Amino acid sequence: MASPRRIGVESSATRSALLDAAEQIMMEEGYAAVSSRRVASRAGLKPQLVHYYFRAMDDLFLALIRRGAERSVEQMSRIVGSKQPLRALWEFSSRPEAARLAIEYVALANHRKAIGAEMARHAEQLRQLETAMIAGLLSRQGLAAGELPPVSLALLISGLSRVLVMESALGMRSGHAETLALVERHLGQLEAGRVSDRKPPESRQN
Amino acid sequence: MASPRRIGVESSATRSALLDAAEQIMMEEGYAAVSSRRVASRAGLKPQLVHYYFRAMDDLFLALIRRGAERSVEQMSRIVGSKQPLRALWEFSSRPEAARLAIEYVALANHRKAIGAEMARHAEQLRQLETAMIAGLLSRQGLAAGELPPVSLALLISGLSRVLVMESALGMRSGHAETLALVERHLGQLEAGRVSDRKPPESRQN
DNA sequence: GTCTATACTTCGATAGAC
DNA sequence: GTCTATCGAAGTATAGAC
Repeated sequence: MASPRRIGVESSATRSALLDAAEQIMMEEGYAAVSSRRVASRAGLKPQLVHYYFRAMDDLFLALIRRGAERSVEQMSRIVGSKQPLRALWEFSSRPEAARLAIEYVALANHRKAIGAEMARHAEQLRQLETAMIAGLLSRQGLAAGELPPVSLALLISGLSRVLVMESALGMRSGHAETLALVERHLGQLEAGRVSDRKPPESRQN
Repeated sequence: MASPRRIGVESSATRSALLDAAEQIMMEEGYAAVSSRRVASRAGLKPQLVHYYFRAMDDLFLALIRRGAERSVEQMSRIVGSKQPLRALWEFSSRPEAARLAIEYVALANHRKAIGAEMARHAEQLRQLETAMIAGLLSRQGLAAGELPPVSLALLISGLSRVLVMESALGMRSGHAETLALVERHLGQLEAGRVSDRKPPESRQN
């Protein structure tokens, strides 16, 4: 017998407008600035409408994450099928707006269980898509998975790009040029189909 | 002619207690939960004392960052002088509490200029210390800086460890074991004084 | 579906007594 | 250095009219 309150349908255009507004505020001023009043005002609506479409503010955040997740999966399938998928993946995770949003979500997820779980679910799904693509690419080049597990490369690409973008947002620059050049070189080698000639590790761990 | 208001001295024990409380709240519930009332209450003091020691809440955050920065630099100099500095560095940036705090600071810095600048200053200082240590270590092993710039390795170690901890906090696990093993292998090689036998890149870019 | 009206909470910040 | 008292702004959320 939880809640007798009315809730608006998902297909509503107003609901979409509220989500858009929330996303913008989150990007520009952080998750803490996403309040019913600010969201509504940015969308040119009354604050009470936020509560009509979302039972509580956390539901708004969840809806935002789900919408973003759907879009990411669409983009990821385009990336996986593209001509230079590694480069495309690198650029995809290097988009500054996405990285900004990601930081806010992670911070939010840090102390709201439900949001963290939703985020993790989504991120794992993306990583799985990336890993499958990379595994295909590496095996076509005869690079043993024992040396460079595809899932690690996926983690490395999305993680490192995110770190760089994050630091850039703070105004940090040291090491960026060098690291971008390094990444560029390795992506080139991997994508050109040339096989790395490092010798495999001689120890037997894992 | 700015502010006639009284401000407590830095050496005050009460001030320290307030900073401690703020740090705890930030870690447990995020920066948005760090309010004068909550901080004071956690420290067993009156909210007005927060305003006595910190003109505005942003000053409290800045003080928190500076205090953390001093501590980090102390720890970093111990790391740089330790027997296995790369491993020590990896473990240093893998501390979950530190990573949680870092996320909050970055999110905060994302939309508060002064805080972002302070963060960047501090992070650049740490990176410089790391880079100097790594440069010495690599050159003692005859690894050309052209192949793996020390600053990139510094970025890679601190960045990757942070990403892993961040994901762990969300409950993500995929790729972690593989990547930790990979890191373990490379740190071992680098620190054992063995020279990597990858051939240098044949192209001339950067 | 959107509005007015409203209840209640928490926030930052200051003035001034002790 | 710490207290009482107090301001005005902003927050979440609900009830009920239109």
